[in-house]
Amino acid sequence: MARKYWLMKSEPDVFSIDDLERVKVEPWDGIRNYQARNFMRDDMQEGDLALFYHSNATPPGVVGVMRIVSEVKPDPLAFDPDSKYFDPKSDPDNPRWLLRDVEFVVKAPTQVTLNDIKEAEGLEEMAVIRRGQRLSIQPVEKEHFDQVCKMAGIKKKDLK
DNA sequence: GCCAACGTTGGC
DNA sequence: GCCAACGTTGGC
Repeated sequence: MARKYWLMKSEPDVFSIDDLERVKVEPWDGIRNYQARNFMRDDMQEGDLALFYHSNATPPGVVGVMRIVSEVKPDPLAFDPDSKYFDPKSDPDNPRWLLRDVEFVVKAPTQVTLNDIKEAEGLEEMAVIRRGQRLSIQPVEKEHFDQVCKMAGIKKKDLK
């Protein structure tokens, strides 16, 4: 049973909902923002559900749901000099950057665009539409999660 | 490609 | 610890 709800952004050119559907489970790497990392480390739990959000897309919006399926663990890209996410200051004995594995749950029959969220009654407080909000991992209220799923045509049984 | 809004870095 | 310069995010 999921206890918390999240919204996690990815650029579809880099990693899309279709990519996740294909690989089923993916390490959510490349998080290089302390606030997002802290959410992953401190507040996320295995079994939590997350809205998969396409950023830098046309149009941007929620395209599916995934599940957190691992403990928090070091992000190996931080130690790979060839990666754009390499961080020479990250100590292997005390890794600065972390990730969790996510698992595909369901693709939204209907995408809920950023504009849909802005116009929806009841979603005014969602962080993703707050001005200047750039966090790639953000908590979502259960009520908001449920409403977005409903708008996306995702049924409760799809979230099993 | 532009640019507003943030976050980070580093000199002092 | 301040803050200017720089880098990044992400909508448009």
